[in-house]
Formats: sequence, C-alpha cells, structure tokens
Amino acid sequence: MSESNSAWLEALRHAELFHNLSAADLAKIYPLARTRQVERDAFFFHQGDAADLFYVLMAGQVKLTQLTSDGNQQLMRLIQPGEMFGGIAALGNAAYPASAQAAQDSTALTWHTDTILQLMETHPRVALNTIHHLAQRVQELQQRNLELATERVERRIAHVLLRLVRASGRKAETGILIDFPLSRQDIAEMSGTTLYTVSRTLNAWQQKGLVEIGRERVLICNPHGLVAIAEDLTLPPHA
Amino acid sequence: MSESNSAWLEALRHAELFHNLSAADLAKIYPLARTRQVERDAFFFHQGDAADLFYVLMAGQVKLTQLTSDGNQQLMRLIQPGEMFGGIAALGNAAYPASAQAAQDSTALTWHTDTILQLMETHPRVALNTIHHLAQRVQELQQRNLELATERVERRIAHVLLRLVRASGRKAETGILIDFPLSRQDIAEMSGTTLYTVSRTLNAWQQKGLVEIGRERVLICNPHGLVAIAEDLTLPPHA
DNA sequence: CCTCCTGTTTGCGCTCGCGCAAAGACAACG
DNA sequence: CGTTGTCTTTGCGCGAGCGCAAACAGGAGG
Repeated sequence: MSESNSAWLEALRHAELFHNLSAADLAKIYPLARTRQVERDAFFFHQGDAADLFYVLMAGQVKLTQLTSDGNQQLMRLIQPGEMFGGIAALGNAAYPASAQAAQDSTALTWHTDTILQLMETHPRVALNTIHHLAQRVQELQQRNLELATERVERRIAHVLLRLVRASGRKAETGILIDFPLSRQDIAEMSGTTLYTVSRTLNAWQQKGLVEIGRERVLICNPHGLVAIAEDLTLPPHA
Repeated sequence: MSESNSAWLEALRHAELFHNLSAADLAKIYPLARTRQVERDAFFFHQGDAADLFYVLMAGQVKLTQLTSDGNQQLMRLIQPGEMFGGIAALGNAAYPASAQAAQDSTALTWHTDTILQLMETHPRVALNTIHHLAQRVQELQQRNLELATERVERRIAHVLLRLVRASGRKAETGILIDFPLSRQDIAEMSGTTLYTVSRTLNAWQQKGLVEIGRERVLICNPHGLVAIAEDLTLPPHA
C-alpha cells in the first residue's frame, strides 16, 4: 500500500506479459489483479498446491525450486521484477510443479487463471506475449538440457554463473557482483552437481583470479575467463 | 497427392493446434497451408536455417535433434502425426534451434510464420491451443532437466524408454514394441549418456527378462519392472 | 552365397566427481 | 563477548560411467 496505484500501473506496462497494450486496456486489466506481499524466505506457493493464481512479480526476487521424489531439489529459475511466474501450471496443469520462495521481500500482482484465460481471448496481444515468453522458456530449457547432457561439471557451473550475471549482475569495484544471496548449494542445484564440487571449483577459480567468493556471495572478476571455460576455449587463441 | 483434401482436413481437426475450431474456420485455415513430403532420413529443416515455416506433421515420424558446438548431438524429441514442430523458432527466434529429420517417409502441412501469427490474432482459440501446448512442453523439459541433474544413468534410460512407449508403443506378442527404428546411439542421446553404457544396460535388462533387444529395436517385456527402476523402487513392496 | 556397411557388444583402464566426515569461518543473537 | 546455527572448506576413498579398441552380428545388394 506504500506505493500508489498509478506506480504499479506504470510498472505493469513494462511487464513482458503486457507489452504493446494500450493504456486503456491496461487500465481495465489492472483492477482485476490483487496485490500480494511476502517476506524474505516465505513462499508464494508450494509445489503441488492447486494452481489458481497467475503471478507477475513487481518487486523483489523469487526462487522457483522443484523437488524430486527422492528428496533432491533443483533451483529452476530466478524471477526478476516484471516477469510472470506460476503460469505454466495455470495454463496447463492443475497444480504448481514448483515452489516459489521469496529471496528478498517481494510483491507480486495476481490474477485468477480464469481471468487470465479470458483476457487472452479478448486481448490477442496478451496471448501472443505469453506465447513469445513460453517459446523463449522452451529454448532456454532445451539449452540447459543440452548442457546437462553433454557438458562437464566445470563448464556447467560457468554457464550458471554467466546466466546469473545476465539476470542480476551489478557492477562493482573489482568486477560484477551477483546481486543475490547465493549459496554453494544453490549453485549446485542449478548446475546439477553437489555443493562440494561447487566449493572446490569456485576456490580453484579464485586462485586463478577469475572470481572472488564469500558467504552466499559471488563476484566475477574476469568474465572473459569464465566464458572461456563455458565455451571450452581450452587454450586462448592469443597464446 | 494420394490422399484427398478432405482427408487432410479431417486429420487437421485432430491436430492439437486446431482443437475446438469450427469446421468453417478450419476450412479457411487449411487452404493457407502447403503440403511438404520428405523421404526417410531426409530433413524438413536444419538447425540454423531461417525459421519461416511452421509445421504440423500429418503422416510419418520426425526426429528433432540438436547439435552442440563441440560436435555432440542430442535427440530432443519425436514428433508424431498431429503434432506441430518448428514452432519455437517461428514464434520466438529467427532460426531453427534444431534439425528435423524424417524417421519414416513423412508428410507435413506448413504455414508461413506470418500467417500463423495472424491466425492467432484472429482466432484466439489457436493461440490458446498453442499456449497449452507450450506450457506442456515446458513442463516436460523441466522434468527431463530434473532427471538429468539428479538421476543416475540407469534410471534415466528407463525413463526414456517409458516415454517412448507412451509416444509410440505398439502391443506385440511378448510385450510392447517401440515402433520406431531406434539405435543405441539414439537412446544415448535422449538420456544423456553414451551408446556403450546404453548397450551394457539394455543387455543387463535383457538378462533379467525386462526387455528384448535387436538391431535398432527394443521390445519391453516387463513394463512394471522398468517403472520400478525409473522410480527407484529398490525392492518391490510386495516381497 | 559372399561382401560390405552399419550398428552392436564387450574388455579394460582410467578419470571425474560424488559424498562422508570433520574442521573451519562467518553472522546473528542473547 | 561467548554461543549457536548455518554455510563453507578440505581430506580421502571409491565407484559410476566414459571411451578407446577390437571383435562381432545381421541386413542389403550384388
């Protein structure tokens, strides 16, 4: 409630889902939403919950995690402000396939899935934006699949870090900081390995001056070096 | 040309993309398509080609494969009649992210991407069907991701076979045949391992009577046994 | 019927990376 | 300012699965 309606409305215009919508349409869509705030570490929803709401993140950051039957966990993706989440379930399934946990105090707008489906019928633009978003997701997932299936651990970790830099990198004194509380465990879950291997790898990289690490903190000092590892440029061409 | 137009039109009604469309709409959409036939082992398109066409498979079977920069390959998915393919690129990107190779002599209908986008605007039903399809794809991919990241090779292979059974299993005398020329290499690419390991695993399973294997051929004799491996029921509960 | 080609099997050694266990470091809190 | 809990590091051993090399089918075509 601290922010005015019109501020939210302005933010909505920048949400991928509502790109290229007229101000009039936005003004009609916005009141259909409810605001939902959640503190750090609290959940918007849990894996398996009935999927009746569709979310667009307005502020904060959200982790989407998935649990395997045998107690293993994977960090699927990080939601940034402006992105939608909870949509896969709402549009396909009946239950959320993942849990959404706030990594920071977060605020999201929610619509009922019925409302969203109606919106899509009456506003083709919204449907097309959704399709665009989903197509991109599919491609990203295929990419990750390929990595998991064919690449060694070190390269996968490098890819994960680079992806995180792109998503939430912030320039700092001596490099790019991943602006996010990020444990070794988190990185392990994103790259399909164990926290031990992540720890060892990051320390080796620190030796080489590629990164600078701390508790739940990673700073990339030499992005090019990381790219070289990710793309397997075994020996830099300049030698 | 051997099949009449009305036969194709009838088949179209069953394509996921055109579910719940009126006969009138279908009759308008169908003439916008072109037919494209391709012999076994030939390609509909190659990875990297400009993505100007959108496909719906009418007959045959198509393999979608993706190449890594270091020469590795992965078999992404198998297209069955009625399914769309080439859509991710058409809806998001400019280039096909994978190659489409016919596993049998195959026929597909094609639309220009522009045409499809227009269709989606004028027929929300088509857009919603697409969204539904994409949402499902995303979920499947997330599932495979999780498997690749957390499961051992044997379980992954089991999952792949079960998925193939679901997609193109045909009842036979002594079990369910995967009705498809399927090499060890193919299985390896789908489960993120090597043809050697696949060969060893399948032979071990044959010993136990779970499967029966031949050249590019897999017959599942004991589906329950496979499920047990896939779900890691280390000891069957009935013992 | 023999030959070729492509797919498959199998032996063998080796490496990557897992994962326990235990110690170390950092932040928060009383 | 110690205590506690969480996160991280590191030693160590081991096992899964990779991947070369070479032998082995089995179907197609002459």
